[in-house]
Amino acid sequence: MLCSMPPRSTRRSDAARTAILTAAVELVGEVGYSKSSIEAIATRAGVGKQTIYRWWSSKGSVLLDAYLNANVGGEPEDPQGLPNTGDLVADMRAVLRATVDELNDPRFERPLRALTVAVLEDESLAAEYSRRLDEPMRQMKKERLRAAQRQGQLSPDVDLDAVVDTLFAPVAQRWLLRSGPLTYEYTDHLVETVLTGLPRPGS
Amino acid sequence: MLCSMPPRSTRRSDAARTAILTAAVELVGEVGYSKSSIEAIATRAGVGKQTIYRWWSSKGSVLLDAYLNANVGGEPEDPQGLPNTGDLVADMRAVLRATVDELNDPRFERPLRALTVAVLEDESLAAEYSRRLDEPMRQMKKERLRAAQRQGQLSPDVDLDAVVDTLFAPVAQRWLLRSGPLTYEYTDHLVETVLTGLPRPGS
Amino acid sequence: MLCSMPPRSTRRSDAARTAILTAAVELVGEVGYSKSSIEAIATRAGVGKQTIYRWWSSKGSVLLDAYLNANVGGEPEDPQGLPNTGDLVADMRAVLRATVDELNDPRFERPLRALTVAVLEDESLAAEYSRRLDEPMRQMKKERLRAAQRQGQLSPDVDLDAVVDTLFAPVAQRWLLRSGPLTYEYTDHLVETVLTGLPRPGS
Amino acid sequence: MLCSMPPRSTRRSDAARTAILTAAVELVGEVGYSKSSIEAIATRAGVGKQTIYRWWSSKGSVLLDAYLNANVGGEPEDPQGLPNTGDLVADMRAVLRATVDELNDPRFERPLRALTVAVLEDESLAAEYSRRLDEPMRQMKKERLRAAQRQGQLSPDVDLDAVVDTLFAPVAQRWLLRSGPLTYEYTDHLVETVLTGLPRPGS
DNA sequence: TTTTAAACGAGACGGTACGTCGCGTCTTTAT
DNA sequence: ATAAAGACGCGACGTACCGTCTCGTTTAAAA
Repeated sequence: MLCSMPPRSTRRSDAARTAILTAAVELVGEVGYSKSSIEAIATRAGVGKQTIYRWWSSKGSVLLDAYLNANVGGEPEDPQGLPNTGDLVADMRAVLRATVDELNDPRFERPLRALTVAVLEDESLAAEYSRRLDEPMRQMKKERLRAAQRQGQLSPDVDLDAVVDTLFAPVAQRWLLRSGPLTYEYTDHLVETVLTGLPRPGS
Repeated sequence: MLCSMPPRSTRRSDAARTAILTAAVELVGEVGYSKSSIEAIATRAGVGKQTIYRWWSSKGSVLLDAYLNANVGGEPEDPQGLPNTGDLVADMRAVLRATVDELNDPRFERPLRALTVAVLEDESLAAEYSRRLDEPMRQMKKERLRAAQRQGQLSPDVDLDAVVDTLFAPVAQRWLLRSGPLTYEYTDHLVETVLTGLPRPGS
Repeated sequence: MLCSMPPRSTRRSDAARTAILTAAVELVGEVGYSKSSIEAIATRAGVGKQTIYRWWSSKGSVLLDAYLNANVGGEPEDPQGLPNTGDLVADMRAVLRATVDELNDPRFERPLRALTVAVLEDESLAAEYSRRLDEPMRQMKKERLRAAQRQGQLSPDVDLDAVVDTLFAPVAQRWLLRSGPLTYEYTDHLVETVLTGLPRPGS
Repeated sequence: MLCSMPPRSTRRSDAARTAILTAAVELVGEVGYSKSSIEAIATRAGVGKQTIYRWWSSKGSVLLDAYLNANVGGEPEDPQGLPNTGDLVADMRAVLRATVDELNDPRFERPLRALTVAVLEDESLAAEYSRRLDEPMRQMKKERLRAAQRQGQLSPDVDLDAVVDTLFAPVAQRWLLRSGPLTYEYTDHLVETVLTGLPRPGS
């Protein structure tokens, strides 16, 4: 249902589809995930409830589509990939700074948090999320690291997935659990710690 | 709630309190967070709904207390602190392995995931969670790292918070979003990547 | 509700309507007014609570409709009007005897008492009750008295409303407050006292 | 418990008793019967709930005591009995006028209506009500009629209970069901109709 | 073109759970 | 010893949404 579906089963109203996705992001941005009922989305979209149930299996599904729809043509970062100025550390610093900018912007924060809540509660939505949002982003990040390897800025032996995780998961975690402020200071520090390596005495 | 307040407003039933917390963990373990209604918790605890509403402000609050109550005397790891055999890498490997063991055990996983969902949706619960669960754990971890610094296994200049984050956030993130399997292989790799540092060619 | 309004707002389920009214009379007949919760009516009717709240404003409203519905085509007495054998005294005696029969029959007594309680507590329900139950009955009674006037059995000057009140209110009052047994003896006596007039010595 | 109780069982706080009865009348006068909870009465009286439950069996019982307490030393009319100027018709007219004055005065109306609702729903309270309120009043009325009989204004054969009923029940009924305005006109008319007798043509 | 089948808006329906109020009982604290 | 205070298990309140199910009414394809 969510997947591609180019040969549309029957005549589907694109106006309704758009209205629903827009209403969903807006509503979630205003009142949060759990207070955004399907009824409320339908009402705000000027749509019958059935039209939602016809095309999506859950509120989470709507939210996933809505989030993707809102960031069309370019997932958070640039669609063409991460910046590559030749300086890996500087580039990653910039990317992480851009990430915290987004996560600190309520217009992005609220829907993304809502989507994350939905994902946590629904295993199959999690798979969908992984495939359509997480994986593409991870590929972009790994691509940038691979370039750095080619440029000799990173050992070819390093596990790229591990590097991506150690760079981005701390930010995601701090954002999700609000365990601390999301600042450039924090991310810069993180980049340094991870990419510079942990110095041992006498090394 | 747990903290101080010895002159309780009036006599509170400890039987009811315990029954509620127990029922909450059990129920959440059986049917998940969103299907664990307060009504169901009350019924299973043999308690009136009002008794829950009287002492907790939300399902999330109950869950937090319930989780802490279930792990009394010893938060996930040892209460006395993280193991210290003198070998930092080996010890952290063990700790992370223990962590994935827990996260793979439904008896811990379900309630913790439920609690996390609640925390994501409720800012003030997040603060409570940080203070009572996250921070104490972080202190234990930093304590172990500080010992390593004293033993000369870790540079005294390193930012301990950043190290803790890079070690544990990736695991938490992978668990929460189910973006991959939680294996010893993954965590061992992580420890190595983080604690060994990222080697650069020619270094 | 019964009256007019043929272009119903949207499609209303007549099955639900009937089930609710039936359940209401039954329940009230079994456990009395105050113990007949809306919840219980809904359950017995196999209906959601909201379906009751959607169409009625209070338990009393339901009861009024239910009472009218239960006595369709013939309010307590004959639908065509009160009997007219040509003998006013005999006819009124019969009517009052029929009334006490009903009031002594739990199947009628319980719902009617419930309805009356509701009416006492709710001014606007009282108006509805007056209009739809009390007034029609009063008209029938006055019609019979008017016939008696035409037949020369009753002075044309007499206030028919006052006569109706003096004949029926004592019975209603005795029934409501249970201030005495409702017997033929009592009502016969009443008819005689009222219709024969109060003889004074030497008249 | 309800009955007179002059030999008080134990040391009972008269302050509490008075506070409760006062609070009950006031509350019922302000918000009506069904919204006057026992909790609210207790709170307003500055009394523990248990103190109410200890001495009364139901809200209705409290209300009955409260009503009697409020009208101490003189039930509605004069304690010494109904007025007797020697003119029965004039006196009954005056008594009925006084009655409608009371029933039109919210300070009396509200508590009395509340009490009546309670009586309708509770058979044993009805008995209590009859014995302590209704009967004494009826005796006074019959006493006045008996005096009229002695004075030759009323046939000695007439059934005094029936006369009392036909005079007062219509007013009570009209008040309870709000089936019409309670005016002097109405009661004067009633007195005339009942006491003058129903004239027939040619008598 | 006309037909016709679907998707659509609207919203009623049987339900579940919400968070609150009040019931009548029971226990604790402070006179 | 009695009263205030109020927690307790319980049941009902009236509301919000759930997901399903008709209803007419568009509306755009196939006939």
